[in-house]
Amino acid sequence: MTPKLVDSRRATDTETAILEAGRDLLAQGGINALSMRAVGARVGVSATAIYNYFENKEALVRRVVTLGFERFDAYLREAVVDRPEGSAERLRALGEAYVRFAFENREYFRVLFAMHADLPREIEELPEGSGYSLFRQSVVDAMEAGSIRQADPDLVVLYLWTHVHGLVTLLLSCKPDARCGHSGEELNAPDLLARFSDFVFSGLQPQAVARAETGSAAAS
Amino acid sequence: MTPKLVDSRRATDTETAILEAGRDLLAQGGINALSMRAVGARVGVSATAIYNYFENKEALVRRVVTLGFERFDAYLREAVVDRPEGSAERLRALGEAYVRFAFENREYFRVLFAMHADLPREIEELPEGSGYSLFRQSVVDAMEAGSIRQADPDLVVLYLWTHVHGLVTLLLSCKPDARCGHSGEELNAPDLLARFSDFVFSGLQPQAVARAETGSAAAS
DNA sequence: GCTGTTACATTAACGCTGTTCACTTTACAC
DNA sequence: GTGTAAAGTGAACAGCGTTAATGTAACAGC
Repeated sequence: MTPKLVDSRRATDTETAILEAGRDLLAQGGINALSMRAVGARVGVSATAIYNYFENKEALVRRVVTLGFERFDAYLREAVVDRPEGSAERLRALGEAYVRFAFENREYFRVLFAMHADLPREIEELPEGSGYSLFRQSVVDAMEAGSIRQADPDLVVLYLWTHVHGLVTLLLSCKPDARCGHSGEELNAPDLLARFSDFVFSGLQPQAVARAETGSAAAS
Repeated sequence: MTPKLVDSRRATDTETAILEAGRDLLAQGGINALSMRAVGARVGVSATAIYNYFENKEALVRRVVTLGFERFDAYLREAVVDRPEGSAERLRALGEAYVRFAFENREYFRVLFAMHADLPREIEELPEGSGYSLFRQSVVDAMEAGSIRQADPDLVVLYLWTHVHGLVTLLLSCKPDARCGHSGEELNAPDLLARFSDFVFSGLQPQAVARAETGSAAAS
């Protein structure tokens, strides 16, 4: 009755083992460490056996990356649990979670958001899963609550995403320890993100600050 | 008298040819297209001969990347020629030049600012050459001219850099044609950069806009 | 002129990579 | 039992970065 189940079960197990081996190799040694032979060796199978489950290395990596995005989403979800809905704090927490994921899963992150050089095309679109939608909903809530100004939500999401993504990629390509020399002092990613928050929410316009502090606005 | 000159001249020429071949291969096919054998074939020399000039592939790529940053600097320098010193417009033009360089030299850019996966460490620090200093000076000028608010210049440079870098890397990893689906319409990098400029300079704070428009500031 | 040294190049080879091919083994259905 | 399909194997190919051994030419010093 279940022999076919057993069979496919066994195959599924092998596939799962391949994915897990791929994930681990990727996480610890980057894309070059994930070789078909290395994956096969971990699973206890020949490299060619992998081709029974994945068309090629690219397809395998694509699947592994999908798993990575799920882990990424978990970071984002966890970030908002204690932050009030509609608050700018919640947006900040999402940014911090993004940074934390990137630096706690460095090699993984490199591949997830790698410029597509060695990666398939599909997965590099903005992840449409719960991570992105959570981000988007937080922006919509913040607008409704008046925490941030009214604008096209998608545009703002992309704006914030761009910002934190740029910080992370810049720092990751900067130094392995994620620090950047900055006028004598060393700044790490969370510090920088916090400092940038002021710019992000208040902007660079001189009047904005002057008005906020002195109230000397010229009503036009 | 000059035989040694001729000799070293010949060597220099070979080295130059290697660098140019590396640059071209990198520009058109990315890091994987730049193989020692391919470079050697282009130069008309065996792959191993390259090792007389460069310690290994990494060293070669590092030198090629240095050339790339010079090209990059040229983009930035050209961007400011017509823009008045101290203007926010100048900062915007630098951002646009950054984006233009990235998309006109796509593969090159990928490697220049690649997350260091396959790259040597040194070169990935923020480029200290004329490009960065030009950027920094433009920020300082803009502060003195009152175009943007007063703050730590290095922090603002990094902030702006982060922003435009994030946009480019996100879009480059998004789709090969640098477009991103966005609530129905398709946006390209220059468009997005222009739209984000408002956020960058005015911020997301609702009061900033409200005050600027209504002048209903509460002096505290 | 001869010798030693150095720079520059070569070919062969090693171990690694992704992938294909031909083949075997296993498990199931009829 | 036979047939079929899935699952796994090892050999092999072409490419990769790199090393080793070797050859060649041009120079310096005696």
